[in-house]
Amino acid sequence: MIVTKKAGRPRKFDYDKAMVQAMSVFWIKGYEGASMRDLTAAMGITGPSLYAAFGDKRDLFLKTIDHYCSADACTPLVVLESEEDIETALHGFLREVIRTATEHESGAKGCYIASSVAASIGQVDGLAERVEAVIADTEDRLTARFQQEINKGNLPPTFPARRRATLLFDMRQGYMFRGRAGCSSDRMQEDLANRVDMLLSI
Amino acid sequence: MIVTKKAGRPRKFDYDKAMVQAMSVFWIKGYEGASMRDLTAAMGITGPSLYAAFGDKRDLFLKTIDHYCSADACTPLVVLESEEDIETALHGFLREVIRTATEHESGAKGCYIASSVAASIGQVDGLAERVEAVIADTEDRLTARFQQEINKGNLPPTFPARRRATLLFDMRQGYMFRGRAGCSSDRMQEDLANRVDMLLSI
DNA sequence: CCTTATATGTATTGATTGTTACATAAATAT
DNA sequence: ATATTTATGTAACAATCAATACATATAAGG
Repeated sequence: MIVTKKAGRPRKFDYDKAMVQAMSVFWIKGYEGASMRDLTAAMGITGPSLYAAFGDKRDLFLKTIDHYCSADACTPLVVLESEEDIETALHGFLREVIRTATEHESGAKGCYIASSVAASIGQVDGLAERVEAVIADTEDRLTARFQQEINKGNLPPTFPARRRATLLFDMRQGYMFRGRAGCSSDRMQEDLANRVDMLLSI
Repeated sequence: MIVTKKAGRPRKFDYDKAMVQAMSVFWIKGYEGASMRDLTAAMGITGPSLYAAFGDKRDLFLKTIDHYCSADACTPLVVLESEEDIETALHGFLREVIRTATEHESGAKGCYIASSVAASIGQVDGLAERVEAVIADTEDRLTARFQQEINKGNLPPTFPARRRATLLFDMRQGYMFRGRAGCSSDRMQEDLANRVDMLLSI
């Protein structure tokens, strides 16, 4: 990768770090609840710097959504896909979901998309499409993992992979919602093994 | 019930109807996204009338939440509890969930609590407690219905009633989330029978 | 009739909203 | 060295925010 130095005064802040800080503010306060002053304070920059680097409030919001989808929301999926044994994989997926829902840095709880972004779907153009897309993408990856296991003969074809994927996705959303409401990680982990049993016994 | 007429000038608007209109605004725009002008316009009253009848913006918001929990969110539960055959009951419950998620009057989509209220949990005092309470109450009622069926011997004791209830609750949340994102009623109804099978076959 | 109590409409409050001029600072390009 | 380009900090913008003062209107109680 070639780093072509640009002309002009270099920016004093880290672009990605600032954007993650902005995401935390949106996550906790929502789009309308997050003021530009909240954002600049958390990002450690001034208003004009924010506008120059990220565009207006909506542009910044959309950037944080894309970041979440390709980073935070992805870690449970990576576990599911990288773990060979399906039971271990499902266990790891849900464990990671609960972790994300309860102990995200910055104190944000639940799923950024489901709890914060979804609230502004009617207000900000382009949100509904993104949310629907991330749902579809996630379900596709879940389906692929189940299909892979069915092909290997490790899962009964009682229910097609797509159905199992939808079920697992809903479990994810359930945990995320509970996490947003303040439900503790310990309490949610109580029935974790049982959920895995459900997914494998149908 | 004794209607004791109060002294003073009678109000010209319907209290409950105005509150439902306010709920629709909060539902679509979120708490911070809904301005007092949005609210008064939808409710058909002036600012001072709103404050006199409902208190400030937060008070009104909390009232709409209580209303939703005891009305809209309740209709699927009523179907589940009133229908005798468990398969028919589950089918009716989920059908009602999908209907609520997609075709609520006023154009609001999804679950008011999960999509709109949950976004403001960190901002408005008393929200987390209410959300956690309505989750617990709902799961209790779902559990009771499954337990009743287990007691009658119509369901295998493979999984305790509480587990099935949690699963059904998550399915509800999944449908609600998809509805918020714009997923159509028809598309969600495609796998409805399959979900019922899942709940009964585990 | 007069008092009391509650609701309404107008008009406005100070505070906060998102956004931007403007001048200055710090880098590369010629 | 000078020009060009980009970022920064201060300060301010019009617009909108939630909330209220005030005078008026309409009911019941005495």
